[in-house]
Amino acid sequence: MSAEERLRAERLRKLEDLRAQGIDPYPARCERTHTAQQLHERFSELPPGEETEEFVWVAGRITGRRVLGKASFWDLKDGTGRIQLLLSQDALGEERYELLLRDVDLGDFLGAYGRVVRTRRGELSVRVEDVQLLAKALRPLPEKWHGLKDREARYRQRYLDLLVNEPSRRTFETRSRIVRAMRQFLDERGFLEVETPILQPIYGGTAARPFTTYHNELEQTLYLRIAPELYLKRLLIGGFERVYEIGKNFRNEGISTRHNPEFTMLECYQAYADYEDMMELTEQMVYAIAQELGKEKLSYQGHDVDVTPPWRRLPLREALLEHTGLDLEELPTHEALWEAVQRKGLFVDQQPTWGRLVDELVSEYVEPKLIQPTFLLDYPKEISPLAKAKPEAPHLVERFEPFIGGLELGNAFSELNDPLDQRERFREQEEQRRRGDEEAHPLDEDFLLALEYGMPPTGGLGLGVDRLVMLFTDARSIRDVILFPALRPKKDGARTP
RNA sequence: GGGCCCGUAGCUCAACUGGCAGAGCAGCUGGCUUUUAACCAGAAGGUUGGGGGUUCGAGUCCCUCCGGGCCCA
Repeated sequence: MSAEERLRAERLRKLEDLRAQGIDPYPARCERTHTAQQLHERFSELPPGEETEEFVWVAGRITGRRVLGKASFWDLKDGTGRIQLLLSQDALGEERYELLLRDVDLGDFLGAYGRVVRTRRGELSVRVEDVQLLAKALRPLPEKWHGLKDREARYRQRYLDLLVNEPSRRTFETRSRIVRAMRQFLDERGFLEVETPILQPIYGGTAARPFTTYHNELEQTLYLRIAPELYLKRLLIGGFERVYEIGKNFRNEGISTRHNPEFTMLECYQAYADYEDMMELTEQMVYAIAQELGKEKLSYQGHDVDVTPPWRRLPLREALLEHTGLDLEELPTHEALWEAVQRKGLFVDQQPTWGRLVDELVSEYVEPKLIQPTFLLDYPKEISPLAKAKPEAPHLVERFEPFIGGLELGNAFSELNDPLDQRERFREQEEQRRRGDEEAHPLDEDFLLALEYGMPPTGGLGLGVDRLVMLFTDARSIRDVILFPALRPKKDGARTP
C-alpha cells in the first residue's frame, strides 16, 4: 500500500468510527448564522479576554489545528475568510472532545456553535460548545505553508489550487468582475444581450478550423461555432440596433500560452456605426473595466501600461514600414512581397496568399512591440472577407485589432453589408480553400440570403475575454485565467492523477 | 512540428564528480487548558513519472515513451 493509500485508509477508518458513534459524516442540513467575515466585521471592537452573550453557528473547512492537551485551537476557513475555533474538554466533555481530536482531520468540513470571544493574544474566536461534522474529507489537502506549486497539478486539480493559493482565487474573482463590468458598460449603452447557436450547420465569422459533431436525429453534421458573428448580424437585419453576446468559441487548433481550444469572446454590433465608433467603444469599455478594478495604470509582464483613452491609431502599412522596412504599397503582389521577405532573410512559412504573408509579418514583427494600447488598422481586404472596403483605398478594409502589452485583444470592422460584394468575397475564400487554405471561410448561402434583405451600416467588435483577463491579472499564460484549461489526457506513466 | 528545461514521500523541497534516497509540513503513538507555521518526545512513510540500457554500483549517465514548463515555428 502506498503512502497515499495509507493516508486514505486512515481517514476511512475514522469515517467508520464516526458512523459507529452514530454520527452522519455527510449530513443533509447544517446550521449557520454567520460567515467568518461577518464575525470579524461585527465583533471587530470586542476587547481581548471578553466574550459575547450571543451564540453563533459558523461552518467551514478545518485548515489548521494547534492542540494543547485538553484545549485546542482550530482554524476554520469558509468562502469569506478564516475564524479560529477554541475547543476545550471543559466545554465539550471528555468523550466528545476526544472523539473530535481522534476522528476529525484537516480538510474536513465542520459546523461550530458557541459564544464569540477574543483570546488573550487578540484572535477573534468561537468558544465551541457544540459541533456538527458537515463533510469528511478522505484525502489530505496540500501543505498549509507552501500551498500547491506544481503547475500541472494546479491545472488538473484546480479545486486544490483555489483552496490553497489565494492569488489564484483572486484571479478568478477578478475575471468575474471584468465580465460583470463589461455587461454593465454595454447594458448602460442600450445593448441587448443575446444567445445564438453554438451548434452551427456552417461555421463562419473568422478563419479557423472547427470541431465537428453530428446530430443523430437530424442526421446532420454540425460544427461548434468558431465565432457567433454571422448570427449576430442576422439580428441586425432583424432590426435590433445594438446586440452583444459573451460566450465560448471553439477552434480546433494548437494550444499555447495564448490559445485554448475553447475560449470566451465578447462580440457586439452597433447599427449606424463604423469602425471608428467601435474604436471609441473599445477604449471606453476597457477603460471602464480598468476603473472598476482600479487599474487604469497597470503592469503587464514587466511593462507599465496606461489604458486611459484615447489609444494610438496605427495604420498597418505604417507599422510594417517602421518595424520591417517593407512598404506594402510597393509590394502589391504575393511574389514581390515573398521576394522582399526572403531578401530580408526572415524565415516565414510561404503562405498561399499575399494577405496571409502580411498577417505573418505583422504577428512576427509588429504585434509584440505594441505595449501601450494601440489600434492597428486598415487591413488587407484579402484576409478580411467580412469587412467593408475603405472607400479611398479599396484594397484595404475598415478593420482594426486592439493590442495591449503585446496581446492581441480582439478584432473589429465596419461590417460588410453589401450582399453582392459579400458573395464575391466568399467566392474568393472558396478559391483560397481550393488552393489548400483550410482556414478559409466557407460560403454561407443562408447568411447571404439574410443579407439580401438588407443590413444597416454596422460596426462590429470582438474582444477576447481571456486575453483581457490576462492583461488585468498580469498572467503569462491563458491557462492561468481559465479555470479548467485544456490539457493532454493523463496516461500510464504520468505522475499526476 | 523543432530546441531547451523539469518530474524524488499526500504537499513543499534536499541528495557534491555515479557511491547507504533525506528533511519540514500532513498522517500515526505519547505529553501538554490560550495557540497563531504552537511546542516536546518517538515510530513510520519511496516503483526517484513509465520502460529499457551502460556500470561492481544509477535519483544522478545514455535511449525511449508519458506529462508539464519555456523558447522557436
